[in-house]
Amino acid sequence: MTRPPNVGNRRPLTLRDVSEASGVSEMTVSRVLRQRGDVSEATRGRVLEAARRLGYVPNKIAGALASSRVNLVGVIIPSLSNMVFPEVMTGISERLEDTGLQPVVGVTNYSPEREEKVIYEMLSWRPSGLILAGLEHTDAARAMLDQAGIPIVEIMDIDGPAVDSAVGISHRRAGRHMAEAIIGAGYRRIAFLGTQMPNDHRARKRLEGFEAALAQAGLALVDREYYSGSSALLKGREMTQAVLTRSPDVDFLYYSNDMIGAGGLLYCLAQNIDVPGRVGLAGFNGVDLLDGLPRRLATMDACRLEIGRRAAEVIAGQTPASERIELFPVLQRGDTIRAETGPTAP
Amino acid sequence: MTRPPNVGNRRPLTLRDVSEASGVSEMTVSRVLRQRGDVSEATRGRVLEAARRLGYVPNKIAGALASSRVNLVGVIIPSLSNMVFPEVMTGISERLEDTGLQPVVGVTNYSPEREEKVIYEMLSWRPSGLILAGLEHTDAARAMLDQAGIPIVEIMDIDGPAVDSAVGISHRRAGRHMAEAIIGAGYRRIAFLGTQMPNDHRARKRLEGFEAALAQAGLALVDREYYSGSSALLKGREMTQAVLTRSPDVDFLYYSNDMIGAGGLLYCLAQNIDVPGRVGLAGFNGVDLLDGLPRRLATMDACRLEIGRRAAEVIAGQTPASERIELFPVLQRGDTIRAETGPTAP
DNA sequence: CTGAAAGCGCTAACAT
DNA sequence: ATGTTAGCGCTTTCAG
Repeated sequence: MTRPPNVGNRRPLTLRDVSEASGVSEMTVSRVLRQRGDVSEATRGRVLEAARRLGYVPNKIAGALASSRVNLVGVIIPSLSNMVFPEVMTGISERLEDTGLQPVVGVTNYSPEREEKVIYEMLSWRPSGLILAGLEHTDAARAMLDQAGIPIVEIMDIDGPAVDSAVGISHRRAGRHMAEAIIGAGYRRIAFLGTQMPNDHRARKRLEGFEAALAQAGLALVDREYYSGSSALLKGREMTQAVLTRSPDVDFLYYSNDMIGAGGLLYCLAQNIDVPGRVGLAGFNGVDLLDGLPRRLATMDACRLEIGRRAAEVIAGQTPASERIELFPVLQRGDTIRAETGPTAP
Repeated sequence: MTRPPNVGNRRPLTLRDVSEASGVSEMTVSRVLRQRGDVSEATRGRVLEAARRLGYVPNKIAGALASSRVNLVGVIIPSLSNMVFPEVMTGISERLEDTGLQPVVGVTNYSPEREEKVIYEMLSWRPSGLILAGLEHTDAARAMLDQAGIPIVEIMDIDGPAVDSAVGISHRRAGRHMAEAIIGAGYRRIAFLGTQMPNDHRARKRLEGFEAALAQAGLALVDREYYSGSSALLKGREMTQAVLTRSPDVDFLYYSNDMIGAGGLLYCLAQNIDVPGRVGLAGFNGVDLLDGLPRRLATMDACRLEIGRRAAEVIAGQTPASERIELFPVLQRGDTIRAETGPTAP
């Protein structure tokens, strides 16, 4: 109802207030609070006591301006509701923990324009480094990154030129490997089910690699189904039903992510469809969720945790910058691809 | 390998650089860039051209210090890998979109000490407001919040005193309602399955409300099972198996969240256990995921999106501050609670 | 409509 | 071990 006592014209406390309350110069107070330089135990005690009693919280705005040092690392990702980026964040936070650096997240919703804006906003705070998902950016964004004068790490993907450093996997190769495993298991009539996201370049590259491998084996996708919107598990069910109805002869369903793949798996099990005999399934990401399913979906780990860690190490200077760091996802066959047949397919 | 051209001793551009490049005073450049005050079209054009050509990005550190205005809103939450907070974030971002305010996320991992630290860090950037999950904080944290002089909104929970504003639901009441529905449906031997998290106060309050309602009906929980760690879906399966094995006469499983509830549901279906006849199930949160399950788990929507929106509105000043805003979750019976029996139970 | 001066709260670099 | 001085890059305020 009425404004509480804490919101009003009470001036925020400054170093000067602590200085006066403790009878020590601002400079010494600053030293104590930053644990820099030598200060006698006596004064240190008086200063800390005064600061705590007053409830002083340093003003990092002023500190950053004076020292041209900002302990912030910008992290720009497409989405949080994705199950993949939270894990990347975990890796980043983990490695930044002891460096004094703090991650600050920005979300682009897979929009290049929005990404450009977020980059601009981030850079205007003069962070110590920037981590961003993907290699594709607007020209203006790339120009800003070039100018920034701080370490830039592009993560998740390494299929393409990087502005500075890159840490990720080759999604083209990931798609190719999955296709080879599928073909090797004897599947021939393969359908793709994925997101309708023109700006999800990683999913696009996986599909490109996948189709390239199919072509090499003289095959082509026999059907495709796209979705947009959320509730991926449900979409997975619906799409799977649609594909299996429309193309009853399909023998493999390749999903662009594990969530829709899990939905498809649940659908097949409910319909008593023989998996992996009658139809095989595979997703991508290696999410935790799959562990709880009645059967384990074939997938590939996207190395999310490791990507976050390595990116953070580059920013923290524990790893040389301006390198391309490639990680290699492991194919987990799960229970939804049947055993490898011999080199000669049926 | 070698440091790229962008990382080195190239001095970041300042207003002065733009001023010199455009032949206009710094002050006028500042006016143009902030779209404040009247500037002739001619000079405006020259300034913008110069700024763009140089690739100037304003320094918000300096701007914020000079104006004592920071367009940041701190958002402090326990976890991102939770499926609930990303949606709260969405609600916040959505409402902040047109206000010029930007959310900055901090994660506490359900640790009060970590929360205290994150609050301190956040406040040291002098944000325009703070949104934080829960009403429980350390004394030091509460003192800082009291002192901050900015709007504070505690979200998710309203069962307790707030520092300033609060937006959320009553978890006690949510637990009570679920218990009443379960008892009303004739279930009597009820078990609880939840997380081992002493600092998840919302889950605790739900259970308190739940048990209170049981007690009122002369009942008590017949079994409990706790887990910690991730992979909630798998844990849900395992815990459910454990409980049903240990207490074969249990007729209802109340889960502290939907993820483990979904795991339990999948387990029951796989075991051909009659749901909701032999055993009923219920979770909490109303997550999207449930839509894709073979059967709909009973749950309660936690109003996550709406909580985010309303909290943002308070910070943006579109809603009076220092109010307690209670939202009311809807009980969704799904397919895992059998139909209500009459007022007289069997 | 444009400019000059002062200073935001802190820290680097020197004193002492 | 402690204090002094001069900014950091911008915006506020006041003059033209």
